[in-house]
Amino acid sequence: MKEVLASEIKQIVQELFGSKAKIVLTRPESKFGDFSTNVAMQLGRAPAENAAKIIEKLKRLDEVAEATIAGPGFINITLTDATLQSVISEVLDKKEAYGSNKIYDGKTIVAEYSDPNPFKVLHAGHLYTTLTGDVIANLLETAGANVKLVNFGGDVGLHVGTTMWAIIQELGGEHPEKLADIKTENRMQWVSEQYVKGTKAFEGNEAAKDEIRDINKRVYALHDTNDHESPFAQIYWTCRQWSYDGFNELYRSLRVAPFDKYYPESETTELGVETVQEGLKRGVFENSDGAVVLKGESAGLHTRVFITSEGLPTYETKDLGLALTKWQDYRFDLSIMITGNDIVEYMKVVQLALKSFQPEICERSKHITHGMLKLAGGIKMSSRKGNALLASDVLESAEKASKAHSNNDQQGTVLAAVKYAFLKQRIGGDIIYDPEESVSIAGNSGPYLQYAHARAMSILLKKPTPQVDYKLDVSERQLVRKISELPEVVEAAVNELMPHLVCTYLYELAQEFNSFYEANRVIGEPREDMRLTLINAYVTVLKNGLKLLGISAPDHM
RNA sequence: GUACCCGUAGCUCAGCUGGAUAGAGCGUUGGCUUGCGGAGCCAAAGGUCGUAGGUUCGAAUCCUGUCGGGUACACCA
Repeated sequence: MKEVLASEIKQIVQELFGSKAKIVLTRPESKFGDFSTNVAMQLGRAPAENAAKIIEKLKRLDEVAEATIAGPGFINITLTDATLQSVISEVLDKKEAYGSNKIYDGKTIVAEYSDPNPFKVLHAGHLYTTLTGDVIANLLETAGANVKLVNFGGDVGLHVGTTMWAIIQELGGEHPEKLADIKTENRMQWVSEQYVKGTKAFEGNEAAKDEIRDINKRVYALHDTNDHESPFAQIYWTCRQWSYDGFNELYRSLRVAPFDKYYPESETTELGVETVQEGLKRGVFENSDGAVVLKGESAGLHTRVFITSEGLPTYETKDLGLALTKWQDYRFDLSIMITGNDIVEYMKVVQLALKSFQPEICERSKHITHGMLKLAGGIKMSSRKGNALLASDVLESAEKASKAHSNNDQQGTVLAAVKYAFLKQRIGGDIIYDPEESVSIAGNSGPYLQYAHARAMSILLKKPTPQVDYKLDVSERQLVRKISELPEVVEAAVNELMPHLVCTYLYELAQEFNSFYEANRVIGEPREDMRLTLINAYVTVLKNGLKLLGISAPDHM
């Protein structure tokens, strides 16, 4: 609808003024009309005269009911009811009213997010990126892409040495058989606790520090020799698997799409190291104090270590290996990585290194970064587990808050609350998460949208829904106008990879419906058939929108 | 110190390809139920868009300075 109108205006402007000005159509307040454009003001002097000429032609278009000039030279356009109304049947026929603009049709896109580390706790940030990544993947699929979901995590590195050290302490030596004593449901938790214990020892105890460093080397060595037999290796592989089991369990409970592939760091290290060594010969990297570094200063960046003076690869090298591995595996058109914004500068250095080997990867990469997740009111964190906010802290706080408003699908409501609370905010800044607000049915929340859906469904479930085509009345028109915005909203969300645009829209849509609902009866009214059709379209759009966000749309609550 | 990000209503946030009277939720105050789910709706009060300049017919939006907050800057990830 929008595109058609835009191209028609473009043609008019070209005929009248010979200008190839880009036509930007916006949605003004409803009192001004359905669309608004400022082209007349872009055409130089006398915007009013320009506008008048354009309006004259605009009025002759079939879709346009009214066109007026307003303010400093805006052209406000009101569509005919017939045109506007066509979205109802479009929505109902397609059942997937996401618009037809498949900008990624046939493209392969690799989306990397979540990225939890085995042998470590899941932080609130992991929760955030998991949920956001899932929605971004949905958006890309909507736009026609073949999306591959991948997950990167550190199964080697100092944190692993730290946890392994504490595990061995806990087991009283390298006794893998003792792991059997730990109950299945406690495994993930237990490993996380060992990490915290090890970290404390590393920070406060020189002897432990040396032992941890030594164990760290043994973990790398175990991969080099493909050791699955030694007691040490058995402990390692068992606990690593426990971590992955725990991650998958979390993803299941969050009802997000499963990952296509895990890339453990141990599997990207070799290629990373080879690449760094080749780069060292070519002068991309240099030796400095026994370490291999990339000096980024000439590019406005900073120096980072790729191989330590102990000869161990750092995260930088593994990330380099990861990028190359993803490229080998998928030959993607686009690679998206979602991480915290504390590593933007770091990532630039890795990209700088990458540029010397596979520049096309850099050209096709997009790094999306988000802020920190905090609990509103500075609610205390699980200090015994370290000083970071954990994924479980967030989920537990939401569950606790939701108990005040219990209903049928408690878990579904909690998920809706958390997901929506995260997603409604533009990606990038810090997020202050307020559990109470998120589960509240009042206000801009996931449960509000679910309720808005259930409420409308309760009407539809009482009557069979015909599909009719009456003339719209004033309040019906308001609702149809909002429904008609869906394709352009989804398009914008896809183009900019901003899920919050969908949230904002759905909230406005639900408000529009609730407002309509309050003022108009449906069942038993002369306009019953028309209104049932309209509500059916509304419910379809709301449900599809929520699905895009990974949020369920229950018929009852 | 250098670089990047962020400063919009009491609080949490939209708005940022420059455009009409800067919007929403929460909170506050006041209304609406012989009604399809009132877990709703309607309304009011509340803002020098951190600040000072610049560009422009027009700036919350672009540019520069400045203040405040956050993050990153060599062997952690």
